[in-house]
Amino acid sequence: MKLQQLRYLVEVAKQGLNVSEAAEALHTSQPGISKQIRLLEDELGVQVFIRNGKRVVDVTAPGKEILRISERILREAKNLKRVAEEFVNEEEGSLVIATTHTQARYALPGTISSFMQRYPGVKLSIKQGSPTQICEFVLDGSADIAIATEGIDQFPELISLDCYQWNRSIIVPDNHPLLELRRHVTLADVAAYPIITYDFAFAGRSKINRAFEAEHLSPNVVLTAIDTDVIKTYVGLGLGIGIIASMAFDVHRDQGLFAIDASHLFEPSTTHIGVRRDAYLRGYTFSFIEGFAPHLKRETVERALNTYGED
Amino acid sequence: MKLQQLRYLVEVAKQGLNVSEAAEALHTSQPGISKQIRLLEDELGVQVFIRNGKRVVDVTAPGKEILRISERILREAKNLKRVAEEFVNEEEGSLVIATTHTQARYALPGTISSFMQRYPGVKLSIKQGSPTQICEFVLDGSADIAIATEGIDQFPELISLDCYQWNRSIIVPDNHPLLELRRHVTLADVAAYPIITYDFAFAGRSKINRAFEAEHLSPNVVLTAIDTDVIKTYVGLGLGIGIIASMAFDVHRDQGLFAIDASHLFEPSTTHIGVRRDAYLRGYTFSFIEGFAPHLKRETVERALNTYGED
DNA sequence: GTTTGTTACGGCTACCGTAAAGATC
DNA sequence: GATCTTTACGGTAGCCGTAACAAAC
Repeated sequence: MKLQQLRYLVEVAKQGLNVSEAAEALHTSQPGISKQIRLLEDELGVQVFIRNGKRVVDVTAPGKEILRISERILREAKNLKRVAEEFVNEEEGSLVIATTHTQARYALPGTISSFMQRYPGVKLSIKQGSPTQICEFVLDGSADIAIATEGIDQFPELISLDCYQWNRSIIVPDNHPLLELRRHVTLADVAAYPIITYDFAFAGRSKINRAFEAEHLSPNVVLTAIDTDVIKTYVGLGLGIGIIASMAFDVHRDQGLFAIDASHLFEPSTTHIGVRRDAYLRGYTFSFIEGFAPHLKRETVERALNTYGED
Repeated sequence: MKLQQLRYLVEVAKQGLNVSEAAEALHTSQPGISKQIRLLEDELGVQVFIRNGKRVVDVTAPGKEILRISERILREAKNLKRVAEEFVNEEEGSLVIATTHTQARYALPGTISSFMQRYPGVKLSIKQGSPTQICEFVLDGSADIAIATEGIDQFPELISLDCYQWNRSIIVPDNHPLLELRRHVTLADVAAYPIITYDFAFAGRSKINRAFEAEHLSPNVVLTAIDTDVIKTYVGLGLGIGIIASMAFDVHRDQGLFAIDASHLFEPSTTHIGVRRDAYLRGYTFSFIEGFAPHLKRETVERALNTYGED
């Protein structure tokens, strides 16, 4: 049994049971893959793939188990390399952060820029996506950590670390009646106007829904956006009032708009960092996490990673 | 990076940093091992072992991490093979049970013999040892499951499954004064006589101590044994009275000795099965566990194995 | 007909084992 | 001097890639 044989297996499965594409993805030849898979199947005495004549059409029952374990082995092998890199040069490497628009645009810039100054040798990159997508990036290894408010706790393979709590604001155009009420605004007041807010899967939208439901109000949501900038644009156009994360409002930049604190109307949301349970994190990754959420010291995170008891 | 390179690493570490012994254990040549380790170190860019001139004397800091991960990888590779075997032939394979004297002699025989009838193709073997030893057997892969009353919960890498509860009996020779009291015997009565019981680490001995301590009694323990047969022998010789697991007394076989139920004196003990969290268990292993503890169905055990969320 | 997977074959890498030399205790 | 490890070297297995063939959509 060889590591590449496992790599071949996994890649074929990943490419939708297409050996040719797997070969391309791995920069090698189809026959090589076919042969090695055959050899492995012979060695194990079990077919992994079901072939219809010459075409791979499905995975056998044992194949599913085998693929699962193979993935784990390959992941650990990657960790091994990462450990080595860490010791060779603590200051160099790469860090891929998967996150949502709101985090990328409003929460992360400060942390990112000081991180880049501190670790100029680390190739930092950001992958933007929906909460579900970014979790999947972390799962399949194409990102190291996920940062989002929604979704992370839904993946048991990920550890979810609380970063910070935040509240919401109502944003309105100039001269809007709600500005008279200011802090005395109620949910009912809000529900009286057309509302523009986040898409269902994003930025704690579920908490907004819950708040209205609790008071049996049915708000008139006229537009759901993935990012705050879209919301602001349409609030500016007078389409309705916006409910956004407070941190996304900037008095200077957002001329013509006004924010009304709404922390008394909606329960606060918490932004989380998600990491694979079985990931090996580089030293600078711990440093990044601590930069973003100062209470998440290295030891705290390590302890969380090992919650299931094993060392 | 190759799997055998990892195997070499781990074996060298296991053999006390002796490359020659590792070579012997793996049925290969020393130079081969040396070279492959070098190659791996080159590839990773980190030394795993510290060499004093030509002698391997220690493991580097990264080496420790690397060894840990390597062990995990090799373990998973073994699991992979096991999965395959399972599907090739569900009825053949091996099962190694690590257990203590008391379990082997009094609790297991029934389960074992019906298991052997049901799975004649499975090579069953039993490794006897102290509670700590048997857990270590399971940890290092030389046994599949551990069965014991003590010790299993102290290893976080093992899942501990409750099997059954049992109580204790006092055994005395014929005409012993305690026989007058029978079920009305108290701890104070017991403490009045010299006592023979289990060694500290065995068979729930700690519960016995705790019971006496709770009543501020200091029993006169004149002999501590690892197994019940030794205890019985010396009780028969009149050295003192015995405190043993009730299941270890047999009216017919143990002529000349009498048992007094002591379930009201000591809290019951529970016997556990211990399994590595990351082990792949063969179908017949589940079957064995269920034979030993009928409430531990396959699904129950599988659920317990995946408590840390993954899978 | 096009896409896809297997068989056949040749080159070459690199792994393994033997033998000998160098270090350490 | 004995044990242990590395270097040197030759044989060989087996991996990879090209090319041709076979099957499936």
